[in-house]
Amino acid sequence: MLDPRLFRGELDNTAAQLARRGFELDVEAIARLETERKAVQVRTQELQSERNQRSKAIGQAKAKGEDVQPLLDAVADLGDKLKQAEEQLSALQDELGAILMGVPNIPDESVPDGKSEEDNVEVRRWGEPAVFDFEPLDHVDIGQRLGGLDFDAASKLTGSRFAVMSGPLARLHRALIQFMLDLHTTEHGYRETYVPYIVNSDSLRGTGQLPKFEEDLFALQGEHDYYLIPTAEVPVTNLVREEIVEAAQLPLRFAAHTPCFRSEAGSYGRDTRGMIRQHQFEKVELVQIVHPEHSFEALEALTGHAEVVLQRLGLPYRLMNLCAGDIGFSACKTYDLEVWLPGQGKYREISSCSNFRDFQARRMQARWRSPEMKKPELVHTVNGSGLAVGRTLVAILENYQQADGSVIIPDALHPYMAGIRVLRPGEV
RNA sequence: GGAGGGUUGGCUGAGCGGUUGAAAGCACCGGUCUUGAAAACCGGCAUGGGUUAAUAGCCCAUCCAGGGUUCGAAUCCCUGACCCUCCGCCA
Repeated sequence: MLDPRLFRGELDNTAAQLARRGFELDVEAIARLETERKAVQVRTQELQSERNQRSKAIGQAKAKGEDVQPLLDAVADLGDKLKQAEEQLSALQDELGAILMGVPNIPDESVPDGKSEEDNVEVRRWGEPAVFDFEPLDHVDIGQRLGGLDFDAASKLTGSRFAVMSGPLARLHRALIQFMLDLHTTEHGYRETYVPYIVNSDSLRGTGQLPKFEEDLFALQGEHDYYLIPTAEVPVTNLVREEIVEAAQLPLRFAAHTPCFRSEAGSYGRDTRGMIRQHQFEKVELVQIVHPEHSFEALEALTGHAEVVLQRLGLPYRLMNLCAGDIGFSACKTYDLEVWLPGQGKYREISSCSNFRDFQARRMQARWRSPEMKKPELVHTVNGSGLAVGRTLVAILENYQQADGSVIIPDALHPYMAGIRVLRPGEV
């Protein structure tokens, strides 16, 4: 959520900055509602003030044993007027609030102009895509030859966009999770965190998935308004919702492995093959709760932590600075890490690292106590995938494939693979 | 699933329907004292919003949430959420 004060003092400027990301702010409607709100609020508060004074006078008169009937008569019609004003005010505030909750974050200055992913700017590359002396397969075909990757079984169990893994391949998948968590907790200073995979709507509002993106979520049936998490960002970031963190505790750094559940509504026909886009996938998420002045440094650092995973696994990638039209609703700046996939002959997103500034913090009322300031201030939140596990598995299969259909396990995963160094067809 | 108890400021914890936005303690901030620190003493210290040049005043709201009763609600009534205890069930 943006600072509501931007809707008052800097409406046009705010609209201009939002236009950069293709969001059209209804300046006229907001200005009109604001003017009305102001008038109604002042009037409501005047009436409340009058009621308070008169009620106090009645109490004092009663204490002295005076006759209060004349005073009671004098306030007879105040109640109705006040009630009417209060209802009008709350309707206006609801309307403004609904608009405000649907407004995305303002892109940072360092975010390039642009409409779509075509306009994203490459920041750097790491690693050289391997040159194969045979036609590299994609992970579906590799999995087919190896065995242990079964989409048909998953579609029988559930439906499309799920996968069943088994044997050494399933172990490799698990090894990736352990490797990533170990790396971030022992070398990058994150605290391992286990969280619920089901959250309530307040949490989803806090990080920005609700109210606007309900269709992307799996909602649970039943008496509670519960949802499956689309990312660990939701439960982990909401740890500080309605909390005041002491200055000395900042920054907070959390690393969590969770499954993620996404309805993928609106992505019909895209990435239907393989496990690039699934309804259920594992991810190791990095979340930082930071001092407002340090969020951009934190974004750089966190992105670097995600990059280390790719480097240790020897997977070539590039870092993209997303353009204003391509960054997510809550983010003010986002870096995507794109891993090289020989089977597709393209770089594909494997991590997305964003700075949200105070956008999520304001929705969550997540604050910190500054020694200099009397009042608690909003923290900044930063997060990123470190990494998406399923896509990392895909990248390993495709980058480490051999002509005979086997796949070499990168050294960094050896401690987790119980002696398996190579996945071979028939042995998997 | 059954039966009880609870939810008050950063924390602990008082609060008769009427100057209670809220006692007290802790924590924190400032000061006195001290070579310095501690202790002691003095003072300050909730959050959100409106108005405003103002982080000054003034005003409004907020004691889990939402309704209700009342001139007036932290206090009374209803509904819900969450927490705790006991019983039952259960990995």
